[in-house]
Amino acid sequence: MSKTDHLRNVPIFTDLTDSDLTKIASKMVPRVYEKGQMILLEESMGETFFIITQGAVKVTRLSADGREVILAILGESDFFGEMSLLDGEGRSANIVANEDAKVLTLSRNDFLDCLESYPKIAIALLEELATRLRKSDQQIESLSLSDSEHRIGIALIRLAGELGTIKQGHVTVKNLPYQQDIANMAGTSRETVSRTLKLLEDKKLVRRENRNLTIYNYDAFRQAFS
Amino acid sequence: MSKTDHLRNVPIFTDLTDSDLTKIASKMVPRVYEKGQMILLEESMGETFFIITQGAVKVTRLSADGREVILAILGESDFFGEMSLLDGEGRSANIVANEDAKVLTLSRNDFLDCLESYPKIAIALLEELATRLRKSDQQIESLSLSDSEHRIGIALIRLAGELGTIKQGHVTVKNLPYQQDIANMAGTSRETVSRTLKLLEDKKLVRRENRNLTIYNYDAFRQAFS
DNA sequence: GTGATTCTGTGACATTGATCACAGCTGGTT
DNA sequence: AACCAGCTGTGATCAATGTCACAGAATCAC
Repeated sequence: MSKTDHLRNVPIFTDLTDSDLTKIASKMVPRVYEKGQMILLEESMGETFFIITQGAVKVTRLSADGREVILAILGESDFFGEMSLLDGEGRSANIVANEDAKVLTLSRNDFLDCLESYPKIAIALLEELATRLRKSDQQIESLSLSDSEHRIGIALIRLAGELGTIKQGHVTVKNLPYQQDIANMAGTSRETVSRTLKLLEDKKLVRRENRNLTIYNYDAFRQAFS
Repeated sequence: MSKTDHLRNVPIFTDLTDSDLTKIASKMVPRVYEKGQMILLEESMGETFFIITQGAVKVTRLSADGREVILAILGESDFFGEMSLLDGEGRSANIVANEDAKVLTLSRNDFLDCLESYPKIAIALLEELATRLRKSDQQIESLSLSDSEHRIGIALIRLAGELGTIKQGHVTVKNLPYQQDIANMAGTSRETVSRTLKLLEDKKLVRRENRNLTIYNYDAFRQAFS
C-alpha cells in the first residue's frame, strides 16, 4: 500500500487532490514502534505531527504519584502531536505504543505550512478538534455522574469505536487492552473492571473469548450506557 | 465602549487589522440575557457564534435523570457556539446565563466566511480549541484520580482563572457561584463543597466574605492542587 | 419590616468501590 | 514439558463520600 492510500483515510486530508496529497506525502517520514515503547513524553516541546498507519497507541497523563489516566486510544488513520504545534505549549500527554505501530511523521514547519497553504486542512482540523472536544465533554460527564459499571461500559464503547469491527450489529474488539488499561480509561480500579466484565457477560451484553470482546447489539449497548 | 474594543480582547481576533475588525463588527448583532436565562439548548442545531462582552455563562450537560455537569464557566471576551458550526453536529451542551450577560452574535455564514477569508482567525481558533482540549484533559485527569478536596480546589482554580482578579498574588472571585454549581463543576455533592470550603478556610488557603472568595497565594494554591 | 424562597451548614447513616491479599490462568521461553 | 512473568478472578475490609434530614442565614419581593 502506498503512502497516499493511508493518507486518504485521514480525516483532515480527505478533501485534498491527489497531487496535493502526493506533495505532502513526500515530506512525511515513516517510523516504527514496538508495543510498550514511549513515543512522546509529557512536558517536552512538540516538534512533530504523527499519523498512525498501523497499530494503536494510548494517550495518557501521569499523576505525581505515578497513576495513569488514559485519555484516548488511537488507531489507524488517527493522528496526534498537533496540540503543542498549535498552541506552542509543551506536550500535555504521553503517547505509548499499545501494539506494534507504524506512523508517518511531519515536521513542525511542514505541518504549519500545510495549514497556511491548504485552508481546507485547517478547517478539517478544526472539525476534528471540535469532535474530540465533544468526546472529552462526554467523558467528563460520565466521570462526574456515572457509577463504575456505566463508566466501564462507556470505556468499552470508546474502544469499540476506535479498535472494533462491526458485523451484523455486534462489534468485536480484537486484542482487548488489559483490564488495567480499561480501568485507567474509566477512572476505576483493575479489580472493579474484572468484576464488571463478568457482570456484563452474565447479563449477556458482551462475550469474551481469548483476548477478544464482542458487544452484542452495539446500538442497544450504546443506548444503555450513554 | 465601541464594539471593536470588545472584539480586540477576543483571542481569535487579536491579530486582525482595525479595518478588518470593523468589517466583522458590522455584521455582529448584540443580545442581552438575564441571569438564569437559557441561551443555547442541547441537541438543537447551531446557527450562531457568540462572544461575551459582559457577564458570565455556564456550559452544562444534563444527564437523563436531570443532574447537571458544568463543563466550563465562561466570562468576558470568551466565545461559544463554534463547535456545532464547525462539525455540523447538534449542540453538545447547554449554555445558561450565570449572571446578567451581554453578547455579540455572528451568523453561521458570516462566521464560516470569516474562517475562509482570514486564515489567521482559523489558526487562532485552532489554538483556542487546543487550549480547551488541554483543559478538558486536565479535568478528566482530576476526575479520574483526585479526591473531592482536590477536585474542588481545581474547580476554584478554574473559577479564579475565568472570573477572578489578581492582586498582590491573591485572587478574588467576586460573586462566587452557588455551592451547587461548584459541586457540578467538581463532580461532587453540594454538601461536600460546603464542608470542603470550610476546610480550606480553616487551613487559611482561602477566605470568604459575602459572596466573594479570595484565594491566598494563588501560585502556591495551584501548585498544591494541580 | 415581614414573609417566602433559596442557599448554606452539619449530623447521621448507607453504600460504593478502592485496596489488600492471594490463588488461578495464560502465554511466552528455554 | 517446565518455568516464569504478567494478567485475571475473587473474598474481606474499610474509608470516602453521597444521600437524607433539618436548622440556620441570606436574599428577595412586596
